[in-house]
Amino acid sequence: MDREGERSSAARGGERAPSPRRARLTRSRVLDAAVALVDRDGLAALTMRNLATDLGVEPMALYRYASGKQALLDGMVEAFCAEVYEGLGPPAEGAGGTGRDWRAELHRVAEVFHAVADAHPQVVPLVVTRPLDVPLARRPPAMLRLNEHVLALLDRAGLDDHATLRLYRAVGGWVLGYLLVDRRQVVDNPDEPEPLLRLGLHRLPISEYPRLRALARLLADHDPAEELAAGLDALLDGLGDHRTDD
Amino acid sequence: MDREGERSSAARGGERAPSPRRARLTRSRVLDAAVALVDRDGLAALTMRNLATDLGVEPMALYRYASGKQALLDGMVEAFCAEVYEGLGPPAEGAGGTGRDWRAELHRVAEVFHAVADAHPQVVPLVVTRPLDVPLARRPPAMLRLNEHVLALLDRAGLDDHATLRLYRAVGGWVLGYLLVDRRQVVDNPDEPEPLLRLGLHRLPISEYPRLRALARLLADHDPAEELAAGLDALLDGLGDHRTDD
DNA sequence: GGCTGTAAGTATACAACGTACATATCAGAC
DNA sequence: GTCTGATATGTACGTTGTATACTTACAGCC
Repeated sequence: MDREGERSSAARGGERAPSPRRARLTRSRVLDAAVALVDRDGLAALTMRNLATDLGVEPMALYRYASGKQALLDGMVEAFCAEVYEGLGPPAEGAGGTGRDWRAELHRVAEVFHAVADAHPQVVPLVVTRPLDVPLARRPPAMLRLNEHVLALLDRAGLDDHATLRLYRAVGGWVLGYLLVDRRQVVDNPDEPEPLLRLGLHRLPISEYPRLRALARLLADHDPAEELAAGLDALLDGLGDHRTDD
Repeated sequence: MDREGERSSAARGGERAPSPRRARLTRSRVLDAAVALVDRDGLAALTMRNLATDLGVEPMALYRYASGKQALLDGMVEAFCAEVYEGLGPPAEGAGGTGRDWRAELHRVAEVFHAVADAHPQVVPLVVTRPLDVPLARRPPAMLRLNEHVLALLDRAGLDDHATLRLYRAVGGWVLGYLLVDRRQVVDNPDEPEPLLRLGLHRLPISEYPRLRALARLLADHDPAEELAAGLDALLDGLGDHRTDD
């Protein structure tokens, strides 16, 4: 799809597999395999060698599609964002400015983002962490397109630039932050039937952490999608009518 | 904390120097050194060997104070949280229930958190990431005490348990999320005088990212503390009076 | 003093990792 | 066929985390 798709020689009638043994390597094949590997075995298991074996290839072959391990990690963020972007489906702004549903669209972006995070929980650390190191203009296109999309939606609110960016940062922060908090491990020993031991609450002295101990068992008992949406609305409402007294 | 001048006992050869006595190692000395190292040289430079040399010690000595590298990273989060907690100063709830300033206290927590993040930017990835892997009950005491403190503050709002936890997650998410978004790299080439090149905007085709390009130069132009506070208020206002129709 | 048990730090060694560099293999244009 | 560039392999090296075994420092007792 992008400028570097695979070369299609399909126009010819004889579609002979390019290689009888294995399909040619591709950047997206490498990245997808990396995500799959991490989904399966965790981030720590992502080594060049493991990834290479998964692809039936020697480790050094990967360096043609990602210039190093760091670049590979960035590539996984790219794959993640691409999945979000595609998950959004048709641009939906379709024919000429359906003016007022920008808020619903924003909610959809947040929803899909969290859904993809659900599909690839182990990739989340990368998604939240890598943009701290790579400057805006060098982020993967998929991520930039997502950003642009959000800005386009906010544009329909008819705010001035500063207010728009204010909301932009708020939306991004909330989506990422809620993702992080909602995904924190609360269960200590999953096989334990007794809730108190399952959560490991015996480690929390009642005298020091009374409320934490009392509420911990309720921590996971909520509707993430609803809460995500409610927070988003709260931010849009509360920050939308900012006083420009600066 | 014990602070003692350390000397490298470089002189060998059978001479017994009168004062080659190094300060004893300590868990907090190790963790502080780790944070200092990362602040100075970045996360990638944090190796057991580098840390050991900084402390004037052999690498294996560290394993008595942190059972491995992962544990060391967790320890740094611990140090971070401790710094936040101490930065809060006196408990301030002082004499018997000063009822209504819980919101102001919450704002202070958020403020201090961000201030500490400012002091140790390179530790932030760990702070947001580690809790995804370590279950609640195994988190460092400093972090738990912070959590307990926030819960205690929210308690004063007089909500039921579900609403309290709702706000609890929202506050945590917002503080972390805004931290992340606000700290994302936007500058590409810091030494470039021309803003367009400094941000690397020439990499963003106008046709594909019109708004991103137009607004990027304003992205860093805002008051983080004010925005953090405003978002916090928006969430507290918008989520405080939820309808319990679940 | 000297002896001794325990904690603190050292010394050595090793498997696994990322990756530089040189080589082999293959698809298509001539 | 041969040539040529892109693609994948093979080998090798320096670093990393850490297991294991050893040495030193010191407290308490005689």
